[in-house]
Amino acid sequence: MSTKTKKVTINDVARMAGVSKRTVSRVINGSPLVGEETRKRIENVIESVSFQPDKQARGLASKRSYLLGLVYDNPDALYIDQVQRGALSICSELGYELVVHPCKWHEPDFVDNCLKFIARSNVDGLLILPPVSESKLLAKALQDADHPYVRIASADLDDHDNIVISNERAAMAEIVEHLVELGHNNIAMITGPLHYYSSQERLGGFKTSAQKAGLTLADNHIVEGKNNYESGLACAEQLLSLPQRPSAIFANNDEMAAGVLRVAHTLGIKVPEQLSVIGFDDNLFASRVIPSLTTMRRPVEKLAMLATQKLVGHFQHDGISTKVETIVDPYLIKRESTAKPQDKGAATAT
Amino acid sequence: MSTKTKKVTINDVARMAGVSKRTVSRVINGSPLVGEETRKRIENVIESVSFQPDKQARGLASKRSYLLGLVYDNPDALYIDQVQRGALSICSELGYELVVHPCKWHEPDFVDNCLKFIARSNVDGLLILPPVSESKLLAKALQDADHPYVRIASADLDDHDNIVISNERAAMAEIVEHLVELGHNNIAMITGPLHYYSSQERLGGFKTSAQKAGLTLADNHIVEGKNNYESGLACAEQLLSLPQRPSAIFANNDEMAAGVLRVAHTLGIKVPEQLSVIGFDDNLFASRVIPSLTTMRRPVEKLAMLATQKLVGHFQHDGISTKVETIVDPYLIKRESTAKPQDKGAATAT
DNA sequence: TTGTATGCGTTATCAC
DNA sequence: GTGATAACGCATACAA
Repeated sequence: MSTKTKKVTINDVARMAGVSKRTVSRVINGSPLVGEETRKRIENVIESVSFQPDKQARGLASKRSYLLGLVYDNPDALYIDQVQRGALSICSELGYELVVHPCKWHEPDFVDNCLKFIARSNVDGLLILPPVSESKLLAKALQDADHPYVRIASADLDDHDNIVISNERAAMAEIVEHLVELGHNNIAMITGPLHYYSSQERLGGFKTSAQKAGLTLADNHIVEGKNNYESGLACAEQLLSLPQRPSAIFANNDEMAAGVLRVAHTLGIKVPEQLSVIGFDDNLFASRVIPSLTTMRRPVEKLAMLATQKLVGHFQHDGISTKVETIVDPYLIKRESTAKPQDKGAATAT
Repeated sequence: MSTKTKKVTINDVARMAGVSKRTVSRVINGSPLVGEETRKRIENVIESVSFQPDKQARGLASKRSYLLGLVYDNPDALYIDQVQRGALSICSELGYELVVHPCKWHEPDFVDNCLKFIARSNVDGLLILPPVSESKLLAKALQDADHPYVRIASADLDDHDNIVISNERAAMAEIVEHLVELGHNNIAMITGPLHYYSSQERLGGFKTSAQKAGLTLADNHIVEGKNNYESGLACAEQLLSLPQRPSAIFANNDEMAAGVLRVAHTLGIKVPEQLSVIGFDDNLFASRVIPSLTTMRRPVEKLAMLATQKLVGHFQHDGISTKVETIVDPYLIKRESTAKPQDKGAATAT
């Protein structure tokens, strides 16, 4: 049996409160031009019949949909849930909904695809996750079309109204510090693809921090990976077959760090006794592998919340704190894969 | 510089085609009551100005939002991306968008929370993922309110119009078969929480298949876990300290299987030589752990696609194939963690 | 401080 | 087959 009750509209509320719907509208939208007593009366009615203004109608009349779009393309998107929850915690507070748009940002019609998404969904603005957030083309297209957006990224590559940044240089400093504290002075790095700003940022941070710590970085201790498991394997093989084998390897993400663990296992190199490994992301499996992985975690949910606030601030100028943070720091999760370096002589039996 | 062009409306199209907007509307909605020639003309205009009917206006007039809601609560939601892509591949074909609603289905106001979500977002229907899909309360509430929904689940617990099922009994048969083929006859199982239908389904399937294969299942070889890593550890410790230690363990999900691997490692039990381990889900880390995990994978994307088709079929009776599959089979991914059982005597050195 | 009138872009009713 | 015209629920110039 259906208990669906006919929707109560602004007219009903107006009638019940004995005012015109214009006044009800004012109350809904928080206009100050309403008598205190009138407002109270109307608010009571709204409360008692649990009236909710219709998003469709509202949007049609005001040119706003109260929908936010989430653009992403991380295939191993473990984050996606955290992002969605973070964004929605702000959204629901402000009366917005989140419409998702997974995409393939390497395909030629990618920008067009996003533009079409905006056109057909009428989203008021876009939240853009890495790595898509690094796309200049998309940003440019959105600016040209005056479409509000905020990107979540690892480098400072936009006006601070349009971006929230994870400070990955600071992250690298923390990583180097951790390794140096443990006594490592022979550190290698598997970078991500260097056409990514995020990869450059981390490499830059790594170099700077290493230098500050008085470490010398051999050129062949820095190799470029592809941010996937397979390339982690390849790079690890390369690094671990070096005559002067590093005592610690930082991999640009956990996927590649898992590759390092695998190769070390195959070669009989013990982690962390003979080799320390650090990843980045704190993926689901980081705490599950053996040994569990020391890694950097970004405050993903917070990033999403900040980005959402910032985005809504673009087109709604009430109830929103004007200034929201732009830069947040990742933090190190210390686990089993890092330790003091030991003599890396013959691999001793189990 | 903004290149935002004024939106072209149905009126523009009507004017350009020299007809009334009612006729254009007919064409848009595929009404048969339009002259062949008129239709062609209108379609051409629509094409040439790339007109897209406005969702808001459409919704306001027709009581439909062209939005679908996605309700889920999987904290380790690796699936969520696959689900969203699967659902959207159908959605975009049909002109729908996907609005996400992560929730906490164990909180008391959960059902109410979902109902409110529907009310404020105006979604036309709900896609419900496991484990939320097992909630009787939600299903009942939706039926009572006449809200279309489709759940994705592991057991046949609803009218086939409202559900898409992953056949997990068949999955268990495949698992048992695999182990038997390898020569195991001493198999243990770590179930999920037995108040889940999915857990019961798998346990039932396991027992049935084992019996068919002529295996005897010791009572103490079946322990109930909580589907998380920690309980995987606990259950594994219990099973592996048994005098008659099993030669193979099936864990209800990969998280718990990872726990088994960890305990085996700690106890010096070699996997797969002395112990075979099978998980369920093919989580991101299943292929990354050492040894990589043999596990069952559900065709998640396909499930999502079927569910979406089914859902849209509830309120749109054209352009949709009426009958879509209801049951799909998971399949076994064989990796390193399963092998022939060997003598489990003294642990031999590496 | 409050109300009137009009419009947003579609669908739906009914007449032609 | 086709076309005026009235909803749909809300916001907003403009009045009062």
